[in-house]
Amino acid sequence: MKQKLIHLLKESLDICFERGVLETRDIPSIEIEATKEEAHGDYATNVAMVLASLMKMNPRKIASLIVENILDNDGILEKVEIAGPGFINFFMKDILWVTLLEEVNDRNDTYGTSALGANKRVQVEFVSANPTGPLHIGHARGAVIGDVIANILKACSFSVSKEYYINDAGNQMNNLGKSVLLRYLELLGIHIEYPEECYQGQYIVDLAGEIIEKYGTRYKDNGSDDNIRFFTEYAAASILDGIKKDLEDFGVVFDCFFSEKTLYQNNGVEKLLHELGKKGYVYNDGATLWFKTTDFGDEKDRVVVRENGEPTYFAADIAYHKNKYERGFDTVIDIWGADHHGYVPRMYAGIQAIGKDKGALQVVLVQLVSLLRDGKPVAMSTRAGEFVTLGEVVAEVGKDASRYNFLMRRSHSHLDFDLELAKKQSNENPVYYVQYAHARISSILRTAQERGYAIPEYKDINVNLLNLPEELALIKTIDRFPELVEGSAQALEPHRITFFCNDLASLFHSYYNKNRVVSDDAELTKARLFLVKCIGIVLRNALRLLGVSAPDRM
RNA sequence: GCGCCCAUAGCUCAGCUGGAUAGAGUGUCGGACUACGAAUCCGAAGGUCGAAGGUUCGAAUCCUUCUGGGCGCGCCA
Repeated sequence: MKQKLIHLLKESLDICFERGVLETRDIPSIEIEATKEEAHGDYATNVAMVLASLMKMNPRKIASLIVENILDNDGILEKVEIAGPGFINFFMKDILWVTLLEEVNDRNDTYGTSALGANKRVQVEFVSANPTGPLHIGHARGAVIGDVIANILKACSFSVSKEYYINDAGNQMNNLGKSVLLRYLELLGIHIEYPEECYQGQYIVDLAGEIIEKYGTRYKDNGSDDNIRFFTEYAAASILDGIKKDLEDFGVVFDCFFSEKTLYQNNGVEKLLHELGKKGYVYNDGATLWFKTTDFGDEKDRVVVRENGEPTYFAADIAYHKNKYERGFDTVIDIWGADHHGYVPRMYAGIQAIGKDKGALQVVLVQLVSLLRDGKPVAMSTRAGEFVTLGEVVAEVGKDASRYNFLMRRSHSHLDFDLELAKKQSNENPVYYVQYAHARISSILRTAQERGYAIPEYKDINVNLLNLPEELALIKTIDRFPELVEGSAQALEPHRITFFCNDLASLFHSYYNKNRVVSDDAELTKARLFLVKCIGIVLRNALRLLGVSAPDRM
């Protein structure tokens, strides 16, 4: 619809230039937007005002010149008005909107998808928590946002891979192994001091118990490095399995789990340091190797090799990103907790140093979550190992409600997650509002069939019967959906889909309460059934993007 | 001290990359089920968009300063 208007507008501008009534050759990028107010028509453009400042002419004068030269050969316009300081308002013929439903129905599950991404290869990396303990509520938000961003990009024809980076190298892994070993010895009745810096959670004790069950007491007398390595590997593998399971129950499935260890095994870090050296981006200070991230706008340089000769996490992370690009991704999207925001400039420095454009990396920062129960904060301490895990939240609240709750805010605004509120199956919980709309539509279609109506196709209906203002409002909202998905993909903002779901559900509920779909008037019933069916399609497609189910009954 | 994020109705938040008279939900008050699902709907009330300047035809949106809150500022990850 919008494209048709842009075409008309361009034609008119061309004619104006040719006739010499407008002088400027620099045609500003034509922007047409859907209006908020009905009185302003369906679409409006500001080109006249933009041209006015360029050419120093009266904007309303320009607007009228443009309007005079519009050639509406297909007759899609009801009327065109000039309003306010120089807006051109377009009123489309109502019937045009209704005919758009044919496409919705035909495309069904694929309505809302587009070719925007042109199969460009994108990787979305998210969660990436250390396998040193179960995921908690803080990870959950990043998990859903990453998952839904991936869904949205896929819908826009990006070729998307979802990846989890396993930080399984470094001393926190040693610490994990040591923790489990100590608990193991403790369970075997050996008196030990359990240090503060070891992992405190009950899950460490459980793991130790598991090892006793499977392997008995054979590690009792030997505190060698090999021993610790065994405990580390056992614990990490087991914890990672738990993480995968919790994510799966949450509806989050990854295409790839990438191990930091393999970077070292394949000399990725070494090669990277060599490359940085060759390009002159590093310098020595004693045994320490510094990377000149300030060359790329960072506030200070960063260490990549420690005094003890070991590379830093940052060095590995650059090597990891280099590896991503070597695997052929055009764009890499990292989803991080907002507490890592200070890390952003140095990561951009990293990818630029390996020759990538800044645009090849996009970092989405997700603000932290406060967990509440009945409005009161739930005490959590990672250090003491006391926290509500993702698995517990999903078990208590359910997948759909918890996902939806995480998607109701812009990712960079704080989020309160109230367990009791999220659990409530009432109007206080927006997820059910939307799902109820879908269930209600299914119910209407069932009722219609019981009364002998077939589910109509576009050819079965008289489009002129869908002429109520609320019907047109519904249809216009449905029509907006594909652009909404595209905008959401470009801005990496999944919450827009959530708000759309609420809007559409609201329009539908209102329509339903005011008007009867299934009646004795066969023609009218068919037309309305068709509309309702289309609403169902769009709700379903939108919810699918969010990874939330669209139930036929509740 | 420096950097990033946030500040919009009593509360929780949107505001589509600068558009016209700033919108939802929730809460409060008042209404709607003998018809397709009341987990729904309709109506009322509710605002100096944190403050002050600036940019322009036009600012909640962009720039500067200030106030208040969150998070960072490791040779941790």
